[in-house]
Amino acid sequence: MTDSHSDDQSPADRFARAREAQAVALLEDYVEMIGDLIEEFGEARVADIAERMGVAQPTATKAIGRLKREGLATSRPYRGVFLTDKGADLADRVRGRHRTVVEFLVAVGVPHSVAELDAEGIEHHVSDETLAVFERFLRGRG
Amino acid sequence: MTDSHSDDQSPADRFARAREAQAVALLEDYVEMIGDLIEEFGEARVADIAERMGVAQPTATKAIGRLKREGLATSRPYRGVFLTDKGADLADRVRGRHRTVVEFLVAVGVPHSVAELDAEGIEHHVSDETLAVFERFLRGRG
DNA sequence: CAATTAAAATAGCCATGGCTATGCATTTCA
DNA sequence: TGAAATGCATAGCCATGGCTATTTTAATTG
Repeated sequence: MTDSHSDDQSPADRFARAREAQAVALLEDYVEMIGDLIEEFGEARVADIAERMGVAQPTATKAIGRLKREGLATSRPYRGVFLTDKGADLADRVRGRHRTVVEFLVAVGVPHSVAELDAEGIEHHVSDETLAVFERFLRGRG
Repeated sequence: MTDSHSDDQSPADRFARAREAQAVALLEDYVEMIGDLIEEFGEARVADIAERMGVAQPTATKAIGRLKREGLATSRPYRGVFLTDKGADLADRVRGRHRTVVEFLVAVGVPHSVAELDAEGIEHHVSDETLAVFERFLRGRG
């Protein structure tokens, strides 16, 4: 057999994959942020989510609607937004990935504030395989 | 003065930046691809662009319309799509960045085919500053 | 407990980026 | 050179992800 990583993809396949990653990126960001807010304040209100995401309140409401459709969150008006088990799992994974990407960038010499900025976009396109490489790199230098 | 990289950004700012990066990502991909096709075949036809991008032909036509609006490309029906100077410059920068990201990922241990996949999304979110770090890293182990 | 305030939802707009189906124009070639 | 085939454009649909303006509903408080 050939090397398991040598299976080349057409450009079209690669673009399709990047489009797909982009489609889930926003939901991941919301889920992570809701997790953060709950951790910090014990609750995640729509207005706070909107403010942190840098969008208008109805935009956040719409996004939360999508989260609910995807089974990632629930909400009760005037009581905040909550993550389902599935949503909480996703939030954990996203947060871990975010942290790894930032730490990795810092480890190779990117200033921390720049690493935070870049990671916001990068993290959604890093495969599990690449993430594992980043982690190995970080462990390898203690 | 304080360190030039310590100016912290709010989450909202970071997300806004990532959204902006995403907005230009698609145009960058098209411009790069058109440059590739012209280099390979001497011309970039709408149908070929669509096929390589993995989208339907009218989707490519629409995107090319945006490129024209942005002053990045011109086209003559049945004669193909051409890059303006501005478009060619952008294509060069995008191609260079793509190459650097792939090479960097490979250098830290990511299998090449995975690096290609991940780079497709990552490249649009790598700042000039981070790119410079990647290049330094590559030179440092030349 | 009613009035006010604040929070969220709704309505309705826009651009982007997909799609299919269809129409038109150009090239090609019999 | 005219018919067929090809290439591209157009029309029109859908979902997403923004926005503002407005309405509804809940919480707070005089």
